[in-house]
Amino acid sequence: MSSQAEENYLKAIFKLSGKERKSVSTNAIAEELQTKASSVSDMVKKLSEKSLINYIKYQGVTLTSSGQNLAIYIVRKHRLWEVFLVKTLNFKWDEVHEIAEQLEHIKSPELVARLDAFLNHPTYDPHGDPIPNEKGEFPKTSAVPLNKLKIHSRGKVVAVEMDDPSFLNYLDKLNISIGTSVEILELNDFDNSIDIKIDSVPRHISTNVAKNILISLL
Amino acid sequence: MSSQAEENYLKAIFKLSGKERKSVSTNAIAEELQTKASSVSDMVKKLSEKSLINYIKYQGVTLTSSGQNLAIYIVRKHRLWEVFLVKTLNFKWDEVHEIAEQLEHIKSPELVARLDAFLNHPTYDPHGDPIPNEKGEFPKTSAVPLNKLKIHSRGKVVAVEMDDPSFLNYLDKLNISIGTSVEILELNDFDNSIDIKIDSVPRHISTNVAKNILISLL
DNA sequence: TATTTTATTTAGTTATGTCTAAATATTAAT
DNA sequence: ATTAATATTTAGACATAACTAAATAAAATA
Repeated sequence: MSSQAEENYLKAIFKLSGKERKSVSTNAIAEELQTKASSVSDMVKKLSEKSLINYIKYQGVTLTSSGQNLAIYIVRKHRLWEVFLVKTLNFKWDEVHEIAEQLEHIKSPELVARLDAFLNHPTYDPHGDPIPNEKGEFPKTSAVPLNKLKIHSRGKVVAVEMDDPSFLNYLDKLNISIGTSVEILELNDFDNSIDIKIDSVPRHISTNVAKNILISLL
Repeated sequence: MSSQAEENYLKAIFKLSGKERKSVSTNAIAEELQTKASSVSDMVKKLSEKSLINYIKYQGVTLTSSGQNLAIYIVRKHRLWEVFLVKTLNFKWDEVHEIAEQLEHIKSPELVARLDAFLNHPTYDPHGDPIPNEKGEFPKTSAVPLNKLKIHSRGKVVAVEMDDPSFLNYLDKLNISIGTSVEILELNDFDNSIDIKIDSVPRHISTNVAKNILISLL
C-alpha cells in the first residue's frame, strides 16, 4: 500500500523524467515538491526499497516499471477527477487542481473505472493534458489539443472533447468538424488565443475553444 | 486544519454520544475505531487542546459545539458521497461505505456544495440515514424512511428519495404517492421486507423500495 | 591538478499517531 | 470498608515524513 507522500514523489519523478525517461536529480524533486533535498534523499531510499524506483546514490533516480505504472495510475485518477469537477460539477478549469490533488489518492480501482465510464472515457482533461487509459496507455500523440500546437503546424480535426451542444454549434459556425484541415497562423501570448486557417479561411479562436479540438498532425 | 485521524475520532464520538449527547468512554471509542484505549487517551488530549471536545480524565468526553459542527460536516460529506456513488456511479448500496470513508476527508467546501446541488440536495443516503444540510441541521425527524419504522406505526408519505422513473412508476402501481396513508403490518427479518397497508389495501414491499419512501408519523 | 562551488547524503530532532506494558483510578463485589 | 475487577492513563517505543546542520561526494573553475 502506497502512502500519499509516496504517490506524490512518484508523480513528481514521472513528470520530471519526461518522455525520454531520463534520470531525475534529488534537487529537482525537492524543487518540484517544495521540500528539502534531505527529505527527498530519505524518501528515495524508501521508494527504492519498495522497488518503485532505481536509485544509485549521487546519481538520481528513474522509475521502475511498477513505479511508472503507479505514477501513471495517479495521473489517470487526477485527470479523470478534473474532468468530473469541470464537466459534472461545473467548476472552472482553474479551480480544480488542488481538489484533484486530494481526490487522486482515493483508493478504489472500481471507483476509477466507474468514474471513467460515467465521464465517457475522456482522453484529455480540462487543461488539454492526455488521460492514460485503464492499461496506462496515453492517447496516441498524433492527436493533440489545438492549443498545444506550435506555430505553422498543420493537421486535421480528429475529435472534439466538449459535448456541450452550444459549443458544437459554435464549431459548426466556424465550419469546423471532424476531418477539417487546420493550420496555426499565430499564437497570441497575452490571452492565449490562436489565429488559425480553416480550409483556407483565417479565424481567431480562444484557448478554451482550441483545447477541446483534437488535431492529428500532418 | 484537522487530520483524518482527528476527524474519525470526532465522527466516532458523535455517533456514540447519540442524540442525548451523552458522555462517551475511552473504551467505547477504542472499540468503535478498532484501536487501543491508550491511543484514544492520547488523541483525546489533543482534541481537547484544540477545543473540539470536553475532556475530564477518567470521565469520558463530549463534543464542544465546534467539535460537533465538524463531526456533522464529516457525516454530511460521507452521506453525500454515498448518494453520489450509488445514484451517479451505480454502485450497490453495500459497496460504498469504505470509499465514502476516504472521500469524506476531502477538503473543499465548494466541492461539497456543488456535489449537494448536483445530487439535488438529498436528505437521506442510500442506507436511509439522514443527511444534514449545509447548516448542519438534520431533516425533520418526523420524516423517516419507511424501512426504519416500527411495527404498527402509521403515517403519511411525505417524500420519495429515488428519482428513477421506473421506481416512481412502480409506486404508482402500488397507489403510493405524496400524502398516501401507510401502516406497518409486519416486518420480515429474514429479507427485511415489509407488509404495509396502503389506504386500507395490504401490500408487500422490499427494503429497497421502503427506504426510498419517507413517512411523516402520525 | 588543486581548489572552490554545488549537489547530495547522513545524523540528529521534531510532530503525528500508533502500540505494549506498567501504573493508577474507578467501580463492583464480598 | 476492603478487596477484586475493570477502565483509564502514563511511560516508553516505533514508524512515517518532515526538518536543520554537518559531512561528503561530484562538478566546475582556476
